[in-house]
Amino acid sequence: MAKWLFKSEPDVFSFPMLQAKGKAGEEWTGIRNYQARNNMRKMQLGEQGFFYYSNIGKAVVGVVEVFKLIHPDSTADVPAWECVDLRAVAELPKAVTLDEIKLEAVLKNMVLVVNSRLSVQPVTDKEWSHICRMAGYLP
DNA sequence: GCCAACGTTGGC
DNA sequence: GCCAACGTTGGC
Repeated sequence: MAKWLFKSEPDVFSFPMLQAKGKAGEEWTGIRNYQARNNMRKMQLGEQGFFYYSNIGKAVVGVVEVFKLIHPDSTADVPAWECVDLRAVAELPKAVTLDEIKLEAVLKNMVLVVNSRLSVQPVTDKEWSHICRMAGYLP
C-alpha cells in the first residue's frame, strides 16, 4: 500500500480537529492543484499518510488513513476538484520537524524537501518507516 | 513580512 | 504554443 503526506496549516485545520471527528473523519477539501488532486485519485481505502503542519509548526504530527475514495469536493465551484475523506489514526509520540527531516540523508529526496509547495504528496516506504522511527511510532 | 518557486491566465 | 504578468504557497 502506498503512503502519503497531507499538509495543513494548524490554525486552519489541526490534527486534534481531525481527531475530534473520530470515525466519521473529514473530507480533505480545498485542494486546488492538479498534481495534488491526481495523487488523491491514486489513493486506496485504508492507505495511510502523515499529517504535516505547514507554515506554523513545520512538522509531521500525526498519522491518518484514507477511508473514502476520491469524490467531488463539496466546496468546489467547478467539478474538476475532488477529494478523499480522512480520519485520524494516531498522534505521533514525538513530532518530527522539517529541520530534523532535512538533516537525514535518507530523507533528502522527500517531496516535502524537494517540492515544498505540493500539498498532497507521495511518501516512499523507506521514508515512511524512517520518520515513524524518528517519531517513536511503532504501529 | 519578504521573496523564491511554482502554477495559472491570457494576449499575441 | 509561447511567454509575460500575476497569484499563491510556504520556508525563512
